Amino acid sequence: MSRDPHSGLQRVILDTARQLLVSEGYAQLSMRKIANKIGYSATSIYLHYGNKDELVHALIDEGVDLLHDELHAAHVGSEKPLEQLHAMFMAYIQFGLGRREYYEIMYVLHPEYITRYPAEKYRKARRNLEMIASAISNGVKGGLLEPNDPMLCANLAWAQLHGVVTLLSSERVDKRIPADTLIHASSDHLIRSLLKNPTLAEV
Amino acid sequence: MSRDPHSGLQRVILDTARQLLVSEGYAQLSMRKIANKIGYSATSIYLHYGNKDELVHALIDEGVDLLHDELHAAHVGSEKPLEQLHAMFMAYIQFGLGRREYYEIMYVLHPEYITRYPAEKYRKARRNLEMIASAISNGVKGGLLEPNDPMLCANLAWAQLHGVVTLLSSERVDKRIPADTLIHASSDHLIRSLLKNPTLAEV
DNA sequence: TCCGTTAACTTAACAGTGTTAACCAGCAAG
DNA sequence: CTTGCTGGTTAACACTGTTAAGTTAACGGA
Repeated sequence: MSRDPHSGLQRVILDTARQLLVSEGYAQLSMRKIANKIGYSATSIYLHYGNKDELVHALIDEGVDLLHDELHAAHVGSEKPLEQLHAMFMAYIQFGLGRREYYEIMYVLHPEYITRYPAEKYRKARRNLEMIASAISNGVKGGLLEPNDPMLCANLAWAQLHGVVTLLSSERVDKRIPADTLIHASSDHLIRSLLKNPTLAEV
Repeated sequence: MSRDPHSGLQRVILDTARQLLVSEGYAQLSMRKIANKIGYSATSIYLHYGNKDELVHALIDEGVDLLHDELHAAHVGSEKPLEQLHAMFMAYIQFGLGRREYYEIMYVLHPEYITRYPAEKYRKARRNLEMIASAISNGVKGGLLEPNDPMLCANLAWAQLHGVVTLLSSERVDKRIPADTLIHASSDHLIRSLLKNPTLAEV
């Protein structure tokens, strides 16, 4: 029942769970399948994780770290605030579409299907938003942007990015609109809406 | 197996299914529960709906119509393009947050959990986007807006609205940001980004 | 009137699911 | 030597969607 997967089975369970999650998706992720794959009985998983949700939470931890790394790389990859923002937006969408299964358990799955992700861990997830907010603040200091509330803007941007990711990922967008078009348009549109004077768009 | 629920059980099944969907959510919607509630055996539902997905698709039909009505009301509620857009954005978000269960099966549920919504029915759902696109076109003709591709912009707006709805609905937004603030900011931000000259914001 | 067909519905069952209770082997400590 | 803990097991419960087979009643034609 301990949280960090250090010893023996705990690691093996988590690894095969992730493997199954990536290869077959969350809908196919079952305790018995994990157990079969590692040659144990299903119930022995409960000796290491209280229930399925706890296991999935551990996978969410991994996903949050992964996304954080990508965003951080994009953040430090450029000094210019606008490029920084663009890089981070792209990193987010790329993560959302590239690691769909992670993204699903992190941000799509209804709280009804899965126990609330523990509140204290949200701080880690919130760091990602704070990185975006700080990039916006940088732009404001540099005189390029002018939003009064960077954190609110970061949440707005998040909503836009999340919408793009989920609609594309679930193939609900009309095929006549290419994914790339929508993605780049949303990034441009986000940055333009933050700009002080939208006419000198030098993205 | 006929599509339109006209006679007898078909109507009753659909009605109690909707009732259960609204009162307990999709996760709790099961064939046996529906059957129990109407005093039939679970298998008799299969005489009227091929499987659970077909039943849910019928519920989606209702949801699409409902949303369409709301959007249409907002569309004809005002002549001024900007007010029109604002009203439609608000109507969408209000629907998404007010009729959560409908919204979930319509736009959130992963295609992995539910069979693809029949392609021919998508046209109906697409009309909603076309209404937004037409409102944008109206604004362009009126000289207020200047997007080159209204349909792309409509999809961008959709993504933003969808993001706001799903993040708020799943309670993933930091409580320190009030829902209303985020909602109004996203509508404003959407409209501003479409404006020809963002300084004369007369929303 | 009797036979055959069909429609509407049922029960039993299958193959899954998460989860719990009870049990059992091995091993270290008192 | 016994006690108790660790790590695992099997059996079972209460669910899920779905299918196969069986029942019952009504109706049409000879």
